Amino acid sequence: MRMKTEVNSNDLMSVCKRRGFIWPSFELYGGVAGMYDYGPTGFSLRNNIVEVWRDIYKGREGFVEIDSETVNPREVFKASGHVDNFEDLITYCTKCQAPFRADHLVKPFYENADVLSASDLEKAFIEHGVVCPECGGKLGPVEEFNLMFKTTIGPGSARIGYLRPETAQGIFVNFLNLYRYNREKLPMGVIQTGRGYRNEIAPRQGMIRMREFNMMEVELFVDPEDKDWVRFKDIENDILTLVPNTGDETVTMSVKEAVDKKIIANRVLAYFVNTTRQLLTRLGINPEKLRFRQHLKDEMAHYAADCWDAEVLLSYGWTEITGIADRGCWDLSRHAEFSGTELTHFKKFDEPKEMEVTKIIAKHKALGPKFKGKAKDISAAMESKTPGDIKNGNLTVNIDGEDIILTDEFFEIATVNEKVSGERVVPHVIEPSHGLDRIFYSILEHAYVFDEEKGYAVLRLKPEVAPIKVGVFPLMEKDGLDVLAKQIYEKVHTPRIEAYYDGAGTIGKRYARMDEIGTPWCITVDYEAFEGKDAGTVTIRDRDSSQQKRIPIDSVPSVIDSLLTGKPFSDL
RNA sequence: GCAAUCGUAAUCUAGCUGGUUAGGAUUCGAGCCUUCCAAGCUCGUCGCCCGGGUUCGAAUCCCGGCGAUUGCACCA
Repeated sequence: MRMKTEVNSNDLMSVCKRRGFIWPSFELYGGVAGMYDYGPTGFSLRNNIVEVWRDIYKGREGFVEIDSETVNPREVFKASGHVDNFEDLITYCTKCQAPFRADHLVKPFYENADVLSASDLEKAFIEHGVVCPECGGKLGPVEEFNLMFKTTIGPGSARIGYLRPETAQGIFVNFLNLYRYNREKLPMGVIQTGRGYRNEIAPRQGMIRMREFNMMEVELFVDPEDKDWVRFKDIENDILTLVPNTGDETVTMSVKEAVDKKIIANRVLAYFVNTTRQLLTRLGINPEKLRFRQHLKDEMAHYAADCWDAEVLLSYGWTEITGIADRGCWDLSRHAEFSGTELTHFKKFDEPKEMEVTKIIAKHKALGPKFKGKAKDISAAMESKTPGDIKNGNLTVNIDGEDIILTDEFFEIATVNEKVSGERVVPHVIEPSHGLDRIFYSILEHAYVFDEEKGYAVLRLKPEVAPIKVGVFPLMEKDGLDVLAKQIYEKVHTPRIEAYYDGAGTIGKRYARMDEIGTPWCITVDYEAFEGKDAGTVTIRDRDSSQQKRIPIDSVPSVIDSLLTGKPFSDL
């Protein structure tokens, strides 16, 4: 069989559009770059991808799933760092129009150029004589550009909101709810699918960089001192293809070896790198076109402590489709700081410990007469301080914005024995974050083959993700063949197994149509179903080999079922 | 956002030195035919990206917008 497996993304997009996988959004009105709608087959494929992901994280790992808002108040992204980190200060050359990151231009003159404001930068251009590096022209005003879509919440413009650039924050801001729900235990895994939004300057490469995109995000909260995973030993000998950030070379080694050699930071991160490999290959990503690349130190996101990208080889080159990051305690610490609420895990000691603690004890007798009504607040504030906070014998507390300086007539330092049953720790977060649209597109590229003998494209989708599982045809739409075929269709078509009845045109055309949308099997009712030695049977055709076998009519649903659960066609 | 190239039906494409009923192929639909891999025949549906300008007349020339591809920049 002559097969062409190289993909031209235009050919693939043609098939996708014609066969209802994806459509450029708002084409009726000229289209909008970086936005796509999913058609019936595409949405079905996408849902199947999500189901496999769910099966692994919710099923095997026992994580819980939530759904949170896409519009978030500004505070959330102020805390997460997105407001500042997503906002670039841009300037354009007044002569050649070339755009530049304003802070990059003054980097040589400042230790920390990225803290400068727009007006600081404009002054800095004049002060240091900075001109356009391209043509020497004068630089224009410095403008803000934020990659987040901005909106307002409620009438007026009182409250600023942003469309979320990632779903993760919805999990972090619900940490306490989730933690209670999880009966205050770690590790705690939470998953969420949903849309994210980034106002890309120049969306390119089709579905690879979209302005509105779908994510499947996993946030795993772990004890910072216990970065292991229960099922690690089950997979420690699985083989990973890695590109560590120490060089450019690709290495293959077992998960265990990668951890032992400290290439991957810890066992839990390594486990989920491997889980990502399992997920992607199960979905139909070609294992030979899959690798995990470690982020370079300077490439790491503002929140990441270590990060590995799953990259697949597409017609566009190696493309990131999933990131597995150790976000450390960044997000929870920041939200704790900005919200003023403690977001910690109470880690119980095996045995309560007797500890000697030196602490500040407020002298209420002295405080009361002097501070009257404020005394209660002051004493509470004092006791939350430690002896280390005493400066020059005085202790300063802040009550309602007012600094109150207290001399040692108001407190004493005492050493007491306390029973401590545990400590509070900020959990670390392991985050496998999947770009659903990119995975979707990668699956299509890796499934696409052009069958030169047949003269049309075939999508060799894994049965588990194929939008339609089985086509049901009468050889001719007459002589009762159609009646029987419709009966069979009614039996196999269920909410879980999508079947497709087609009686029009020639049989070859109907097979071709199913091949093109990746339907793995077709049932055909022919005349032998009614007479001769094969009476009571129909044929089942395999997409990838075009082979056919005869199976009893009554067994059709169970045969499809067993094929779907992995039985090879050749074993029928 | 800049530059270059491009934009004709669901898809692929001819026409684009201004005047065509805008041509073909595939797909799609109806029918005939047909006993397993896009067969054949008949009929049919659907199109010049949008807006302005030049002109007696614009798919065709000019300008702007939108979209696509590529390069630059950007991609936390």
